[in-house]
Amino acid sequence: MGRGKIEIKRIDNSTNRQVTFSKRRNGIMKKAREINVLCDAEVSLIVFSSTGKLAEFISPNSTLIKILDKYQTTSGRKLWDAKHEYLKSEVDRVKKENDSMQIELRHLKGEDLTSLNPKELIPIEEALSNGLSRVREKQSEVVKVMKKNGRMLEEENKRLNYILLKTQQMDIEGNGRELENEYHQNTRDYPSQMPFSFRVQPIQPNLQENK
Amino acid sequence: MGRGKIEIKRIDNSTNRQVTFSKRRNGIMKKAREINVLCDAEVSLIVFSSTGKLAEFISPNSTLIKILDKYQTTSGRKLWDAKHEYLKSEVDRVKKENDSMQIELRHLKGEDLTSLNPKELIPIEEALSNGLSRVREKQSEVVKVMKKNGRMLEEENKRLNYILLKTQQMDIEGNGRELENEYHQNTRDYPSQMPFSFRVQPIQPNLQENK
DNA sequence: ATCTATTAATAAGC
DNA sequence: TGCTTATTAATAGAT
Repeated sequence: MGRGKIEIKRIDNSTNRQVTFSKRRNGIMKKAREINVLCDAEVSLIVFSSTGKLAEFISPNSTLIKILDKYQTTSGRKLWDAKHEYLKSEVDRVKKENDSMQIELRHLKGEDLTSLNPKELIPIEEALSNGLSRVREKQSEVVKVMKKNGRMLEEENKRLNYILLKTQQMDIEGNGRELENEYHQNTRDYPSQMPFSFRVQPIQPNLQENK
Repeated sequence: MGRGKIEIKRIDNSTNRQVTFSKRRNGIMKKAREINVLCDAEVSLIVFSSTGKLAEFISPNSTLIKILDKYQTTSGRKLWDAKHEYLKSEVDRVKKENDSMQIELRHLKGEDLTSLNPKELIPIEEALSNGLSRVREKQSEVVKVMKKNGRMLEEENKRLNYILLKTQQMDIEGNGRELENEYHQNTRDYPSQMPFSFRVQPIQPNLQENK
């Protein structure tokens, strides 16, 4: 493709060689870009001129490292040294661990069960019901603590309030019946934040009946 | 350079793209060889098709590793170190993923719950009970299949036989109480293989009390 | 660099 | 894929 046909062999004339290099380097770089764009190909092109000048084309959506990585796995040829091999195997190992945990997690969440046979479902069910009972055990422990810390404090508080009120009212009126109403009103004004089952049960409201 | 001019943009038609790739791959490989020979250039050309197939041209008088070494020193870009760093970060990343999955798994198994506060226990409980109901749902599906495939049919068969027998005996004796015992004895001889929750609940045993 | 005659590459079709 | 051919693209050689 030029004024004359040329033989494909080293160009002796150095100037000529440089000129041809320059032209063809542009040409092949363009070709690299074109095949990358047209055909969605991943391309790495590195060219050194005979004078040592570097020219390169790397697919813009990739990196040289990624391409070389792929090159290694695809061609089987090793480019990196033992250290890298070790790190790679480490990545693979941990990824495998990851995968199996992911599968276990999925199964425990009730996903991807279709691939399992009935016998394989049993340990999963057991693990789940064990887990569930442990979690609920823990929750009830928590509840106990809440009960202790919360209920007692609240009750104590109310009792103190009641006693204070009672004392004050007794000082003024010496009347015991009204106190009772006030106490019950008081408790209604401060609803508990705890779940229903742990709400403070009203204190035996017949204390004064023993008087 | 063809029957028509084409725009340099991704070829949508997949077959066409493949054909063009094949042609242009040959073309660029030839160009690589030519610039290598004509201009005494050191060339590394690596191309992956969109389907992942590898094609390469490496200057025959060199090696990819040599070229990449030269690339690193000439461009100043670090390939080996960068690769090393990348792999290290990859290992870290995957290990972190691993750890969080491990923690999730432990929690689902009811382990290491002490570090959690009550609010954190709730989603775990929910996940467990969801998982459990899904697993049991799956198991009941399995049971349905079993039923279809014979086991249940067999039992049904026995029950029918029994009823037949009963009818025959009632015709003769007119006695209902004995039959009941016989039936229960019969069911006890064939323990279910199913988990507890799906065992057939005994039929209301106080029917005769209503008589 | 730029210009063009000429060859080379290749798009479309089979 | 492989072949054919019309057409475009690349480029050798000259300036």
